[in-house]
Amino acid sequence: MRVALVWFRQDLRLNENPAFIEACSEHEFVIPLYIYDEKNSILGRAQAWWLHHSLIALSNSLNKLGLNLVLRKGNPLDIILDLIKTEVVSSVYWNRCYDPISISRDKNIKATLLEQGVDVISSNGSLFNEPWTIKNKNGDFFKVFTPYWKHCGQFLHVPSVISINHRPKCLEIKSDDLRQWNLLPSLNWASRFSDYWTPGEEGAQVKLQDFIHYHLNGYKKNRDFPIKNSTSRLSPHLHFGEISPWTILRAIELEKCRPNCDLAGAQHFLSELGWREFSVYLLYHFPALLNENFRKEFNAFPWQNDEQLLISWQKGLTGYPLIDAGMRELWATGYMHNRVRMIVASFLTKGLFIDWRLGANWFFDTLVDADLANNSASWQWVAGCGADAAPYFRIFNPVLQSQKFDPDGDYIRQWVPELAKFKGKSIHTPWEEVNISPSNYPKPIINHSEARIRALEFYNQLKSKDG
DNA sequence: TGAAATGTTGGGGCG
DNA sequence: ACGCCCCAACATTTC
Repeated sequence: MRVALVWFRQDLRLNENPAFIEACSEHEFVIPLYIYDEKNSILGRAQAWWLHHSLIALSNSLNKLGLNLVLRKGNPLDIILDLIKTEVVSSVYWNRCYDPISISRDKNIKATLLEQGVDVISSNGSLFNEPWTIKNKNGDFFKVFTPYWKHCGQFLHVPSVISINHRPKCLEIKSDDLRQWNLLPSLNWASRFSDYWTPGEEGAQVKLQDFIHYHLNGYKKNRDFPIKNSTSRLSPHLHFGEISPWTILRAIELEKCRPNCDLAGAQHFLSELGWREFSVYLLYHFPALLNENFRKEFNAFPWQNDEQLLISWQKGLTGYPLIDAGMRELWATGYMHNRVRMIVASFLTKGLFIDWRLGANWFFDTLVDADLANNSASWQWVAGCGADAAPYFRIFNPVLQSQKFDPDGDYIRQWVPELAKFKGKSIHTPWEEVNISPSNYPKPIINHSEARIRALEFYNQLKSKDG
């Protein structure tokens, strides 16, 4: 029982990583492994950029402990079986993943390893409550967020920090060269991402401390204003497991003990972690969430899926300043502010009548925080077909939202340089300005108020069909 | 984690 | 002074 294998997946950290820490405490030798399953992995281009840098960060952290990260490309089961044979591994550790593809993969691997007499120890490394532990009074899964989160609250306590008690020993094992995996996008698109992001554990800690010191106070109000950058931006770090939700919870609870802490802000921020878990929870209990409407009556929805309109949306050339600012922020940084995500998603589904799945695909490809569960659940939420969703008739008006949440137009001006000469309030409706010609900036590709009426008509049809 | 339509109220102008 | 109208301003309803 001397050699343990730690299979890193969506837990690219050493701190508060139960699989890694337990393996270190129980075994003399530890092999840290990351597998790139090119054929079966679902990886957006922005995420691939992140993964590349996160693996470098993880590898550096392991080196400081005297360990080498082993990189392998291919089928996980084959790779693990090969290592077990050549390195005489007695136990395999990992932290659980919760999407349907990973679940079936892991089940199969676990069964095969157990047959071969190898111990498999899986842990919870990313959720306050694992999906199967939370049920409502009927024994069914929650479909509404508020009661779900309220129910989770009773189990939400801060555990003590876990850490390794001795340095494990390293085995010399051949590893792929990360550069050969070609994770970095070929066009120079993602080269600017590093201006905004530092993948890896240290980057995550900086984001957390920065958020707590500068943005937790007033979070509830400020979080809706994209120019204020008041959101935590921890989402990509959480997606890759570079920070444990327990670490975040502990830091917030500590902050709550300080005088003058904005308790409402803290509670609201924690509820955002709740939404993250709720998405994972929904996907676990309804695996079809990735492709199918949660609410079946939406299956009859007459999406139009106009290719040109979709491209205009993707490129940020819709003629609606706030929409375009958001889509360009996404392209430039691999991220979009949450408020703006809701608005562009509402615009795509209810304004352009394009299927939420096409929007979800684009987000999945271009967001550094793209997460199967969160992406699908959130798109369905906006489109109205999801669990506890915004009603279909709740349609965002891109101009009103712009006036409300970017009143001075600073966010728009930051991402849409063509509109720089529009001073003051005129920036929300550039097409109404006769005296200024917006160089190269398009006129609105749709009339929003007409689109709204059309959307509501279809909504009424849905309702009557439903009975 | 909407927006628009519709309803209600109350102050001020004015005959 | 009074009633009437107008119309913000706010509240409620509807999609």
